[in-house]
Amino acid sequence: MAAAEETTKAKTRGSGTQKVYETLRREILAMELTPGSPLDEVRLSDRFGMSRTPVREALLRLASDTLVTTLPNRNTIVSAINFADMPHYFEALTLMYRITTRGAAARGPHAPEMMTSIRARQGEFVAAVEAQDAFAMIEANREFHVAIADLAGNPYYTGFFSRLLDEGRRILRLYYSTFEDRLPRQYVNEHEDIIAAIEAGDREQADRLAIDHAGQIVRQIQEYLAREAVQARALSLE
Amino acid sequence: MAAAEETTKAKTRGSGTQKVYETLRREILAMELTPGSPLDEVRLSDRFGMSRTPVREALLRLASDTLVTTLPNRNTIVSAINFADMPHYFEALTLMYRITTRGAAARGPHAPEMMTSIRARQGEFVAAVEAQDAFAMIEANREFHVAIADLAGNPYYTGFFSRLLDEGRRILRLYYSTFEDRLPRQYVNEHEDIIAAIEAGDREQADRLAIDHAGQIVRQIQEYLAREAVQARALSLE
DNA sequence: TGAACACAAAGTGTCGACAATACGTGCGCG
DNA sequence: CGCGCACGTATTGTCGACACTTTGTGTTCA
Repeated sequence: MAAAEETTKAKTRGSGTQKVYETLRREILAMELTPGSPLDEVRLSDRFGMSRTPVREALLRLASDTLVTTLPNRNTIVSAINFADMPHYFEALTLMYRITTRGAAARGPHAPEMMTSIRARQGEFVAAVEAQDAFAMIEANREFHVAIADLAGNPYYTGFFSRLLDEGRRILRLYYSTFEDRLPRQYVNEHEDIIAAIEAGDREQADRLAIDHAGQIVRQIQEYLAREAVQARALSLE
Repeated sequence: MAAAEETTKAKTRGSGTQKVYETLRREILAMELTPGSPLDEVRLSDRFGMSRTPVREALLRLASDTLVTTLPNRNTIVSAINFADMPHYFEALTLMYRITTRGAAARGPHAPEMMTSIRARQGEFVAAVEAQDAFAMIEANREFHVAIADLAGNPYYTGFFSRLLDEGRRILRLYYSTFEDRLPRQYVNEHEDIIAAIEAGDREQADRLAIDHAGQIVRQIQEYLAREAVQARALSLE
C-alpha cells in the first residue's frame, strides 16, 4: 500500500534519515502507530522509497528516545506505554514543571523577547483548543512549556523536560481523545496565570501555579485511567 | 597503529556495534580521546576490524548521548566540554543529588537488599580512593549514586541522573587528575553519612547531606576551574 | 599581488547483496 | 495422540562499493 508516499524527489543528501525519523516519531506520538506495532525495515524502506540504511538509522534514534524497542535479530516494535511507572512519571513531570516555571519567573522580567515567544505558543494553544484539535493542542502545550523552560535557561532541564513531555504525549493523546467535546478551557486560564507570574518575576507564585497546573493534568489523567480500568474490568467480565 | 586490537574473533552477531560503542565511550569519558579529536569512520572500522556500518551505528548512539558531535557530510568529533553551561550543570546535578537521596531515604529502611548494593558500591569507592585510582574513583562514585537513585525507584530520575553523571565524568577526570596525592577522604565520610541517613529513613537529613555533598564537589571543581583560568591567563601573557 | 575558479582529496550518505539468526510449520517418533 | 526435531521463511546484522559534498590547494587572469 502506497509505494513511495512522497513524490518529491530526494531533497538534500543527509535528509533521508531525518525524514523517516520525523515521520515515524510523529506517527508514534499521534498513536497512528499503536504500541506493539511491528516496524519492518524493508517495508519502511520501500514505503519511503529509500534503502534500509537510513531507515535503520532512524530506528536507532527512535530507540534512543525509547519510542521504539528493538528485539535483537528480530524486528523492532513501537514501545508500549508503561502504565506501571505512571506515578513516577507524574512525579518527575511535576518537578520539571515547577523547576522550569520558577526558573522562568527569575528571568522573565528581563527577557521580553522570550516572553513574546511564550505568548505566541500560548496563542497557538488557544487556537488549537478553539479548533477542538487534540493533536495540535498537545503539540502547542508542549511548545508552550518548552518555551518557558528555554526562558529558564538551563539546557539540562530543558532537555530532560522535553523528553518527558514527549513520552507523555501518547498518554495525553489517549486522554484528550476521549472528550473532544468538553474543551479544557481551564488550561488556557492556567497558562495565562503562569505567564503573568513569570512576567511579574514572582517565583513563589509561579511555583504554586506550576504545582496546580501539574496537579490538574495528573488528576485528570488518573481519573481517565481509573475509568478505563473500570471499563476494561467490565469488559473482561462479559 | 594496532590494526585489529582484539584478536578474539567476532563473538556473537549483534555485538559489533556494542563493542565499538562501549570502547569509544570509555575512551571519551576517560579523556583518552580528547575533545575535538576527529573520529574517522574508516579508521575506526579497520581499527576494530569490522565494516563501517556497526561503527556508524555506534557513533549514532554516542551522538545521542551528546558525547560526540556529527558534522554533516564531514566527520564526527569528540564533543567539547561546555564550560559556559557549567553553572547550569551544577544546578541540575545538585537537584538530582537531592531528589534521589531524599527518595532513597523514603524507601531505604524497607529495602535491605538494595542497601547492601549501595554499601558494595561504597566499598569499591573506598578501595579506589585508597588505591589513588582516579578513574576507578569516578566510576565507583557514579555507581554509588546511581545505586541510590535505583533505590529511590523513579526510573525517569535515574535515567536523567545517570546522563548527568556521565557528562560530568570528563570534568571530574580533569579535576581529579590534578591532585592524585591528596586523596579526598571527606567524600568517603560524606558517603557514609548519606548511607546512614538513608538507612534511618531520615529524609530531611538525607536532603541536607545531598546538598552539602553536591556543594562540596561543585566548590572544588569551581576552584579548580578558577585556578586553571588563572594559569591559562598567565600563559597567554608570556 | 590578489582574487576567483577549477580540481583533487578526504570522508560521509546511500545502496544492494549476502550471511546469520529466530520463529513457524510440518514431519516423524514414541 | 502428544512431543521433539529438522526445515523453510522472514528479517535482521554486516559487508563492500559507489555517489555526492565539503574542504583545501593550485592555477589563471586582472
